[in-house]
Amino acid sequence: MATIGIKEIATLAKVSPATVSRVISSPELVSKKTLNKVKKVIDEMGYRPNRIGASLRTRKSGNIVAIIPDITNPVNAGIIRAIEQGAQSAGYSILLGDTQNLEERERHYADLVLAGQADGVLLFCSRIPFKTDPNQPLAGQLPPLVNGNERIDSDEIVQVAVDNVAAAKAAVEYLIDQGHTRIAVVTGPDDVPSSKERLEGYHYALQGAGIAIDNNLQLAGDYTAESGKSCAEKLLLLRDRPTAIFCFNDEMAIGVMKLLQRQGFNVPNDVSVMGFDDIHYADLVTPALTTVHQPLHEIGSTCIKLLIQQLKGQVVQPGRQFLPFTLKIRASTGPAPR
Amino acid sequence: MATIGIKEIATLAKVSPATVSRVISSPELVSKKTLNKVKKVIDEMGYRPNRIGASLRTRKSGNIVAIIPDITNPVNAGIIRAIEQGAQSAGYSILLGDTQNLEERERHYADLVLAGQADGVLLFCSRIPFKTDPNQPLAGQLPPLVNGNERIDSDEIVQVAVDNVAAAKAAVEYLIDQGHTRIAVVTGPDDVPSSKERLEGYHYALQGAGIAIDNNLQLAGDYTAESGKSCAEKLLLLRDRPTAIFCFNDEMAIGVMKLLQRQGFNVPNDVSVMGFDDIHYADLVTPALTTVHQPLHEIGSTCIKLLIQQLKGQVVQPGRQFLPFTLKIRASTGPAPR
DNA sequence: TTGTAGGCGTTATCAA
DNA sequence: TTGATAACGCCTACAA
Repeated sequence: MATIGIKEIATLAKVSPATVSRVISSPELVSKKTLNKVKKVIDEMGYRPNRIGASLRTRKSGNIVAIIPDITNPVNAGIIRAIEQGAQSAGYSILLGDTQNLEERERHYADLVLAGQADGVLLFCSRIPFKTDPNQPLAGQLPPLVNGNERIDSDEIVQVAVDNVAAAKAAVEYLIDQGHTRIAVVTGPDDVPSSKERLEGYHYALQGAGIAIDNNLQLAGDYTAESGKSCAEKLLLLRDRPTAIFCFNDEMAIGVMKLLQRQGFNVPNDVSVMGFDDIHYADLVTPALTTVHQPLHEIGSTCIKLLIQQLKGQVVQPGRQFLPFTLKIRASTGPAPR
Repeated sequence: MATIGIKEIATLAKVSPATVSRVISSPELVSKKTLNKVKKVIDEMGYRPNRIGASLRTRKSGNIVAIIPDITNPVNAGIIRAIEQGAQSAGYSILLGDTQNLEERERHYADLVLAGQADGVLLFCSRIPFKTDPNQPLAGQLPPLVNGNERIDSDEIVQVAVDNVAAAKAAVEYLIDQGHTRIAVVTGPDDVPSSKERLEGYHYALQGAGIAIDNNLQLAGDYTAESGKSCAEKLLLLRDRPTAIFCFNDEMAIGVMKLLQRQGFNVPNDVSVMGFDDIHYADLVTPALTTVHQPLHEIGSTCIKLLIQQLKGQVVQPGRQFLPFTLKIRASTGPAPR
């Protein structure tokens, strides 16, 4: 197909290329009459403006790169779906940067911005994948960027998430209300900021109730169901078993339940299990999982909204923005056995 | 930041812009000495070539658009992850086109190719989102394109999937082997080609075993757990209940199990339940779901491989390419009750 | 092996 | 309201 461009359209419509360009990008500057004339030719020829040409000139790609540890995680998938919607309706496209949690790949995708292939970054991990000078303020060294769902230790960055401390605290307080005092946690990996925050919340709740912290009841998993199972095994080996287990994601909670059931324990009569995230399958598992609901759609749409505001040149207040969590009480928790 | 380009580097390295360009894109054409000299300057300046400029010139964006009905579906997420890996290691980026099954959005994302923003399309739905002249052969009217996991009725298109007919047939034959004769199916929506194929497989298996087809045992769901539940309800209302239920995806199978259990039925002692897909949670549900395993990673990597071959100008044989499925026998199926 | 020069398709500036 | 013209950043004949 002989490439057809703005010039050909201009010739056919007997106007200048500039006018055709205006018809495409700022039709309000063109008279009704020429507008229609040009539009007709565009239609007849099935002409599509070449975005690359425009990008080169405007220095705007119209793309946003989303850097995500794992698209296979339902939490991330839910967020991404919302992002994609927000982006599309603002005329942006999403470049998918699934990084498998590898720093190298995070940088690779961040580089797309430096190469002009993307105008901004949505970040869902806890590292900043750009070279920065620590002596300078961060602002000015970074492209438009929003961090979602995971904490970065800087108040110069726009961040959107649930208040993990408060959420975990609320979850544990609920268990305490149910009469539990031996409450175990299965955390995420030690170096994950959001996991640290949830652990804090757990501690606050225990302290608030005057329950001593028992390090034997704190186990680190890696957010997989398998790790949930092995942590549950360790907990069952304890002389004084917990009556409730709070897992820092649903996946591990499901693993914990699986193992408990396999060993003949009844959830929740013998042991209560609580998750975090409220993924779709939390409600489909048996017993249905009590968990902390994260507003995935809202997280995603807020992230993309704040990024687009930046891309439009609006000033966005940096710092963390908390979205409301809710406790989803289902069937996997109950009163402590006596 | 004053935009730094190939010219600035050239000046600093005391070579011509052409040489800098060669250093970037075809270093084998440059002498070792100048190569190092230029590379050093590039490094020192932290220069990143602008991809848009190159794209305009080469008419290649380096992007591939993946058109997917729903990224939230674990099947799609698994495929996409493999695609992303294959794309990245070949130097391509993935533009995410989550369409919510809307034809309008499919076209929107397909348009990215026409706008030069993407070089090829990965399609995971059953519509061709391009205007084509039905009187002409398809080939030549379409950009580089691979269809995955869903059937398009044309042998001019490169397609990658599991053999749905054979897979469904194998699944039902397994149930027949277990002594079941009243085997119900919960299909996908009527207009989904892969669902039709699975239904065919079901019919073949029954015919092969001399079991009459009973239309009361064929219910259409919409691939949600909810629809699985309501189909299960209808099946329980039947005078002659099925002893096995084959669902065309795991999600519905999980819904079916949930409802059966709620009504006091034991799975698999009273009713066997079989799924399709083998999503991650199939193994985490209770009882663990027997299902047809789809090789998601292989589907994704094959799709991207075939597309990249096309993009490199290699000729790819059109037509369907089948990837091997396997039966994953777990705990939700058993012998027919007597 | 390197340099010169033109152009990819669009938009922005300026003048008409 | 429209048109002429010069970029945007890079690549690639072609010439040296």
